[in-house]
Amino acid sequence: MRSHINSTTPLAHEVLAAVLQVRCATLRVLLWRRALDPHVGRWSLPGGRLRPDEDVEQSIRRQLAEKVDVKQLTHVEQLAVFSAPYRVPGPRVVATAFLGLVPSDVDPEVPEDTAWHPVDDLPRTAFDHEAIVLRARDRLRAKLSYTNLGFALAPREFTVSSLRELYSAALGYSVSATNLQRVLSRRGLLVPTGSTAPSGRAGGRPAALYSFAHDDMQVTDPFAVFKPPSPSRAPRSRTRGQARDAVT
Amino acid sequence: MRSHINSTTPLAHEVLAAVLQVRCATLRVLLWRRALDPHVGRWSLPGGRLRPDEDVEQSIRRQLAEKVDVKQLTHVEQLAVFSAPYRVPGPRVVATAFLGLVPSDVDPEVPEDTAWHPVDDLPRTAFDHEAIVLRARDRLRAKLSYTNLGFALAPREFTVSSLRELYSAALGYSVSATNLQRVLSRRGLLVPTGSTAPSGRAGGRPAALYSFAHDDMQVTDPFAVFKPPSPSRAPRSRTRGQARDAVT
DNA sequence: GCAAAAGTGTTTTTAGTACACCCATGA
DNA sequence: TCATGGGTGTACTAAAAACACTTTTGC
Repeated sequence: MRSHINSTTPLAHEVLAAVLQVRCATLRVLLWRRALDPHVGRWSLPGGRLRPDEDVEQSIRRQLAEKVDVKQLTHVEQLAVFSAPYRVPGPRVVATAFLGLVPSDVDPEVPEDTAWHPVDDLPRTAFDHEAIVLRARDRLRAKLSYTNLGFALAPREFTVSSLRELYSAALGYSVSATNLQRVLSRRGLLVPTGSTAPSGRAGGRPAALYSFAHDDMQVTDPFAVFKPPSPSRAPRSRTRGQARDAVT
Repeated sequence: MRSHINSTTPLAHEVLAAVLQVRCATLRVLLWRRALDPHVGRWSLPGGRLRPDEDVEQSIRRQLAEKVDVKQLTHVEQLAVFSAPYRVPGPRVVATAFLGLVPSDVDPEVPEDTAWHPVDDLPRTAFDHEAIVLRARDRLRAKLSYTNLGFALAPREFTVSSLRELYSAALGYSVSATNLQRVLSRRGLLVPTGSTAPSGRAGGRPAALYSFAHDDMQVTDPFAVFKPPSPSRAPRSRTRGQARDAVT
């Protein structure tokens, strides 16, 4: 009997989210400019106190919806607990950090004192929030490779070349449209919608529109190096793709 | 200003660890048999309250060392926060769960009321501890594929066939010694010690002893599907390649 | 010499990369 | 008809799975 005792040192628990979106061909994170004392003027992640009746995921979703009008979150996942005793001034607060993703075509209405900052060029951040942002960025980058997580960054319908821009921005280096299409198609992630986008000002063949086959995260590349004997020729079973979270 | 306020609902924070080890060719987890009331007789994970002066990782290491004499932990990593409001009876307790690994050749002295249970055949567990164990198991299985995490399960020196048994037990299906050796060697993880193990009762060629090249976890298979252009190849062809600089 | 276990060589399969070439459109 | 993207065909390469074969021991 340890896990239910409640006694000595009560402590606060907060939830924080690094909400990422690709805007202006750059992977960005939503940050608040702090107006009050500890670390005034620095930038911090949205979030807040965990309430008694909610778990951490409900909490971060509520707080994002309430305070930031980010209702179009297409993906939310836990990153890690940040618990250094003096990570914030004053009484101790343990934080559960989340990664949140928003498709590139929405422009959520956010309060005055917030802004989208490039994750690779952060302003002065408060507390340990920079570490959280970088963790979120790294997690996203890893998962873009072996899951279908692109769906969470892309509009519902898109062209391969616009998807290429999203992936390039998110990953931080340019990706070939040809191979992107090939890989995602082979994995069965891209569904042609049948329609096409108008060709640009300078002409050019109109691009076909696609959408993602699923809108929840799935591991698409189980990449199991030591995999069970292959059932001769059967297609890869999805069942044993284990999530590679925490690539730390 | 959100992250430093301390007010209304103080709540307790505990740390829990699923400590895994391969014993008797089976992946097992160390569990306590509860002697006291909530969930008496059920099996639960070692751990306990987070103290004011330590972060969660220090805390779980301290508690494992103190209570369970598991000092030979070769790897510890965070799994996730478990925070359902009523996950334990009584006042609310949020838990940070860890994965811990112990090499197969040590037999830590553990208290009377603990035992190593197969992760694939758990007894009746307390609270949400089963979910934590399964999460730990899945994380280990995933990481065995794309990291050098095998080092944490194996003795300092080992033969390939004993390593094969460890991997097979941990993964839950049998792994070929041939290919295991090949893959780990190619990745530069296996270092021959030069010596050999005595051959068994029935004869047979004596097995060479190996050790792992590193004793901290490293990602060995970056598996980046969309990777930056490989440096080994010729620079971009002039004609069609401009697309590449679009995103800088 | 023979069985047993270890280890290597060689082939096949799979997945991704590189790059040339063809296609559809606007001016 | 031609410049401008979009899309496909095909060869190349890397990595791992499968399996045959050789090596080294005890009896």
